[in-house]
Amino acid sequence: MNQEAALDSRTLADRVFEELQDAIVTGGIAPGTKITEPGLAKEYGISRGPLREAMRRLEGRHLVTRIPHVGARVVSLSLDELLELYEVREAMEGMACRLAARQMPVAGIDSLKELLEKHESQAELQQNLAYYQKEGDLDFHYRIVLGSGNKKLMELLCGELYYLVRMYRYRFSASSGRPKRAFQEHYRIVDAIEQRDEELAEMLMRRHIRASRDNVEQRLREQESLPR
Amino acid sequence: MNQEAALDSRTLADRVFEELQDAIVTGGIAPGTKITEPGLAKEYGISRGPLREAMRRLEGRHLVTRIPHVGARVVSLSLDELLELYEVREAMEGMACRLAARQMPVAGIDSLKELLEKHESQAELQQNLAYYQKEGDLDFHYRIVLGSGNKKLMELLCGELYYLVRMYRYRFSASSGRPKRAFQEHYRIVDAIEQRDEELAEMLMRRHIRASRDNVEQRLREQESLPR
DNA sequence: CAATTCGATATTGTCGACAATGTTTTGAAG
DNA sequence: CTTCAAAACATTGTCGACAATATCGAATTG
Repeated sequence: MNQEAALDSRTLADRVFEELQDAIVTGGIAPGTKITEPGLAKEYGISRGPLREAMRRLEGRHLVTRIPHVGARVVSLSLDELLELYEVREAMEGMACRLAARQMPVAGIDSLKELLEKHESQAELQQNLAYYQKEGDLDFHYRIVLGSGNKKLMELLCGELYYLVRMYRYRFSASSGRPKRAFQEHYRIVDAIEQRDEELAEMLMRRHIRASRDNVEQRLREQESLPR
Repeated sequence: MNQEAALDSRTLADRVFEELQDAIVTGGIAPGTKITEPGLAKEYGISRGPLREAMRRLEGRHLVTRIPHVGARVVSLSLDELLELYEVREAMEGMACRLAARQMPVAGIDSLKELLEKHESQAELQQNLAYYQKEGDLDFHYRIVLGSGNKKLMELLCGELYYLVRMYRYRFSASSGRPKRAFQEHYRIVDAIEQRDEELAEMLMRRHIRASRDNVEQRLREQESLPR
């Protein structure tokens, strides 16, 4: 199916792993889809060996669930599980924000402020807030986690949870029907970090994520009761 | 080398995965060890295929690190990384404790109290606090995470982080040179949960883990400067 | 004698084939 | 027509072989 990008130092399994991950996250493969080894192997033009390894890695990232001797399906979060994800994010990103306030280098804080300004100006001229905000918001959170200096936190948030977050941002493009307020919250968070106020920084980040969670819950609950 | 437990519905790869994980966690394979596929395959009496899959899953759990075309090593945490782990635990278990206070079933709380009493009586008669407390403490934390009702939290804490925690409890049996105080803290936490005081429950759990962290840091820093 | 290059060796990466297990279809009986 | 059983099919699990790459050692050269 795809042919380009043939010469690559990485392993076949590595590349297929990333391609599959991307396909799952961006919706190319719908949640709940049953995926079979011969099928994918033929589609990606490789043997079953590397493909199996890629699938095991996906399994490790909880993007596919596997039942021995039966098969594997792309993960599909229920609304409740999605909300659980927000609770985990609240806890971990709250801590990340506290640590960022404690020790994030000034250069990083400045670049964060620049990012926010860029977001705001872009948001003003182009009205397409919804899609833009998607990656913009994630960028913001990404940088703060980075600024925490805690590698384990980065590993878990950026390496595992954010893929799920992005996956469901693509699926129902909810999560940002409140761009204006989200911007304000971002600003206040950066302020707290700049003033090295750990307590406040953590609290604001937690509120920010909780608000986002509540927003998602409200939207999806009504979307859940209407189609009847 | 081992031969028993031959008939098992699980897959070869599944079993080797668990055996390897156990060997790594309990110290049977020392941190930093380079592990090779032919070596392990011969040791466990299986082919390289299933073994590779087991290793990929270990890689997913961050128990081994792999470099393409070079090889894999058992993970080895530095002191700083170990302390980072405590920060992650503080965040996530704090949230777990809050959720447990919000919605843990009364039956679960009662059984928690029983567990504490059992711990205390055992601790009083047998003086071997160190080893005992190891698993006892983990049991306690395990149950609270379970009581949070958040599956993602359980997945991350029980399915990934706790293996690392156990690993380093085996290695240097630090982490509990303060059994008496730890017991008290456990009791207060359960009290807060029973009274459905979310705020207090989270705060006490976070303090508890931070105290444990500080204890480890102090012990290991002196152990780090002496061997000179 | 040190440094470098080249070759030998070992390990990882990939593949196709076969065995074991689940699933589906087909057909016969009630 | 429904239900159950057996056989045909598809998929997963396991294996050994071969190719590609990296590591180690030895020989050669400055």
